[in-house]
Amino acid sequence: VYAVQYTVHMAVRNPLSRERIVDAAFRLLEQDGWEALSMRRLAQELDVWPMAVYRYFRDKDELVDALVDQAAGTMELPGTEGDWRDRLCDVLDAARVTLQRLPPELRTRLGALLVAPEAGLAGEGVEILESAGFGAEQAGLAWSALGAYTIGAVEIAPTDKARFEYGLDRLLDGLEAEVGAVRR
Amino acid sequence: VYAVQYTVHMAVRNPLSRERIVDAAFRLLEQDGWEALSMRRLAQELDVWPMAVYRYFRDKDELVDALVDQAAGTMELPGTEGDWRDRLCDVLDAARVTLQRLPPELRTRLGALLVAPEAGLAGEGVEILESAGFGAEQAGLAWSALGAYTIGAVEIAPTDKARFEYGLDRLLDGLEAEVGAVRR
DNA sequence: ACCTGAACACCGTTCAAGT
DNA sequence: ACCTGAACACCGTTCAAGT
Repeated sequence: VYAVQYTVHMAVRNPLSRERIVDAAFRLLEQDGWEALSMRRLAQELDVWPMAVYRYFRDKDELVDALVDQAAGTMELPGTEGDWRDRLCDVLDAARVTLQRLPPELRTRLGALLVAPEAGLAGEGVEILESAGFGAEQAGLAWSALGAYTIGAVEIAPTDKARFEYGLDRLLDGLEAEVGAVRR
Repeated sequence: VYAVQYTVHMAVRNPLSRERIVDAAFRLLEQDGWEALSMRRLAQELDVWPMAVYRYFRDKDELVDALVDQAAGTMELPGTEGDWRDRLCDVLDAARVTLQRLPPELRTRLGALLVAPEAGLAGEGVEILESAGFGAEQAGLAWSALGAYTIGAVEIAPTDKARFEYGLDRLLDGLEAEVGAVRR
């Protein structure tokens, strides 16, 4: 009886949830950066005692996983127009913009997701490469190369789009030459 | 008088130094990883009280800088044999091996150093590219692209050399085509 | 079911002393 | 000059309670 009443009471005034916690975490990250994201400050932000968050996330690592998933979800996959090169450029530039907004600690983890075949984010890229004439294995290798380049480019110069495009164009030239050679 | 005697005494039995501290830090990193590298555990490792390390490094960040510098110093720059592509492959593979050994937190920082024009590590790469026919500006762009690719490749698959070489070959193909076009 | 509160074993770093 | 020692303001997380 007490339990039910208390639950109703809390639900009315301020129900905690994974979503609210994740939102608060991103707010904290944007305002004060990675080092500000502690379980204790997060709880403070949510006007709750530190341990309340642990009902929703087993530990800090699980919370960070959720942040990475959320960031992966908001990664805009633009429409598929133009030839395979244009489409890859669009997809990779969207990835670049998303990665660029994250602190390095999350960037690394989202980057790994970007190329992991089982994570789903690689699917579209590999498809485009196969439509360009790459076999399944080559498409996987090519996507890894494109992903590696994108992740590294963000790492060394997060905001410099022209540099990014220069290297991407060279890499795509090399890939195009290879797929052309295979076709013949 | 006391000061002098004490100094002599310490110097004889166990003189602390930046070098000894850096060595102990790398030992800690290799054994127990990045999260084990705390100022307190480091002091324990050196059989000294926590604050003793602060005589040699202003704070933890300065110590980490020293670790990155040390890692940069041990980056083997192999002899310059073969054509420009072979030489770039050698230099970048050496970078890959060095980056691969570091925890992600140091990797990012060394990666930035690898492409920073003022850090010295970029010098050899840019030189090789210029010898291949790239102008100064293009050589800088090309080196950035190669560095970005290498850093990203380590990030997503630290130990997979074949993958690394596939993408590197494609990127070098693209760069070669460009320098060929400029020459003509 | 959900949150509180105290506690434990850690951090980096300051400051005032000690030899 | 170099190290000690206590202290401060933080961490993540466990555990036993509270409603």
